[in-house]
Amino acid sequence: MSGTGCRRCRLLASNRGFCRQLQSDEIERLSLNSRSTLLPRKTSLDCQTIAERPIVLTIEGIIGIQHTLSDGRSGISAFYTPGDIIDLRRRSGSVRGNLVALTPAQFCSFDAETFDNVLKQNPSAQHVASEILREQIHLAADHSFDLGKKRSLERLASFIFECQNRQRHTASNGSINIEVPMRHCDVGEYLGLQPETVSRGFRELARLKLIVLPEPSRIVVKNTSKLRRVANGARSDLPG
Amino acid sequence: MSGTGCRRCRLLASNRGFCRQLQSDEIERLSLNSRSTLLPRKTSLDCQTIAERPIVLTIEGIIGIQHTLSDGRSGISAFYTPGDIIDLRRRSGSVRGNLVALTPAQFCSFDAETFDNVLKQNPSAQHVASEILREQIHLAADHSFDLGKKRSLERLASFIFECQNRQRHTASNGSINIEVPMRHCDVGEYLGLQPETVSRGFRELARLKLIVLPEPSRIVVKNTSKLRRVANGARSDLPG
DNA sequence: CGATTGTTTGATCTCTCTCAATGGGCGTGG
DNA sequence: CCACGCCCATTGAGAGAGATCAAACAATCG
Repeated sequence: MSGTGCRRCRLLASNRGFCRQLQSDEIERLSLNSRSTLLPRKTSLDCQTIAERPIVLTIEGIIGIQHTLSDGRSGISAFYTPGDIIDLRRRSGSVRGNLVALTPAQFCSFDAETFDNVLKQNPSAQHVASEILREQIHLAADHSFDLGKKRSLERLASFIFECQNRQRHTASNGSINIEVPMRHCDVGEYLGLQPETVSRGFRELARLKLIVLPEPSRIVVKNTSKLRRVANGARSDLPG
Repeated sequence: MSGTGCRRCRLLASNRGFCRQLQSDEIERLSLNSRSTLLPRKTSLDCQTIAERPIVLTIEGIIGIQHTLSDGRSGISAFYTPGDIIDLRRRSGSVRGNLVALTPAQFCSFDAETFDNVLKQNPSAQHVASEILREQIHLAADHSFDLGKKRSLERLASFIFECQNRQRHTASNGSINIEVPMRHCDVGEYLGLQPETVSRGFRELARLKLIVLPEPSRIVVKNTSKLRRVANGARSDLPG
């Protein structure tokens, strides 16, 4: 389940994002105190790892932050895609919420000191890290608004666009293929909906001919502008 | 409405947070390209300012990010207290959401380049800024969970604790005085509730003897542990 | 191939929204 | 100073969106 270092991250270095900014000696330094972990789906990262190495770099798969109430209700407040940095350090008190793999996920975890030292000496890495974390703030703000003021159909439409923005997706003759990287029940936890409502919502969007659902984990967007109008609060029963 | 520089920030420098990390020459550099603005309640920051100086440092008052749907529904996805840094730069596309003063608010705004340059040369300022922005991510995650899975009473209880954590508050003989820095209608927009529901909820918490409401903008917490249990999802009608 | 987990559909319930109306606080202007 | 208007808080009654409950079915996995 855990490797000895961060060699794997070099895979990512050739792709995009944070690791690309690192010099080989910096990767070496990070590797010394890092750990590469493969987390099976539905398992969460243990507290000890979080305490010792609170900086997580997603390599593969989807990782979510799951919160739980005392009566068992649980929700996913955010999710992370490959290349994302998750900084679990928290000023006051401990982190509320667990890191959970929504799909089988691979990631590197770093201790805060080593990570900060590397950033301090590598401005471009610092810049990319700041950019990634800043983007998370804006995504979280959008998501909070979605949860606060949108109806189920609107939330689902927004979620489809969020998946589009955050993932690889393919387009062909007017249709856009979007990979939904998690189960419907996880979508529900993320959108503050029950899985039944997620199912009914997607089906309703399909009935309106805005999307097609070849399988639960894939969505083909047939009418982007109309779907966007739904996401932005237009009544779907009105023309346009 | 707008001053010529950021001299006012020196007030803050004597207090806490980001400005305290700055050398006087850095303050000078920032001042040259910054602007101090006093925003009356319910007014929002114009797009031009956001485009030119997307980094905002709250000095006084409460600032919120307000989003609006095409049918007029609006919500506040986050709010900021004095000392907070708001970084409105966004990787893809423009910022969704407006900066709105929830109380009369004073702040400084900086252009991105100057701000980044100062941070690049001042690691401790960089560190404080990162810490502030990181905290925003966690606050946003907590808030998303609140909106997604909590009932109105639970949201209000959580909100009271959020106000407690983010503000000055006074305690006396077992009671905690908490200043609610915004109107009930703003609380509603922030919590995804209607103002009527906010009113009913606070009143219900008062009926349960968890809080006392001397006036709309002040809450006295009488039973912290029980209120915390409500915030964490315990049924308020059960004993304990 | 059995067991567990996830998806779907239908029926009912409930919490919150919506609508409507009243009263209070505050600033404005006479 | 008071009158007026505006915004906000509050209360009540009703409606509706989504939760909940239940059951069948599909998918995944050991």
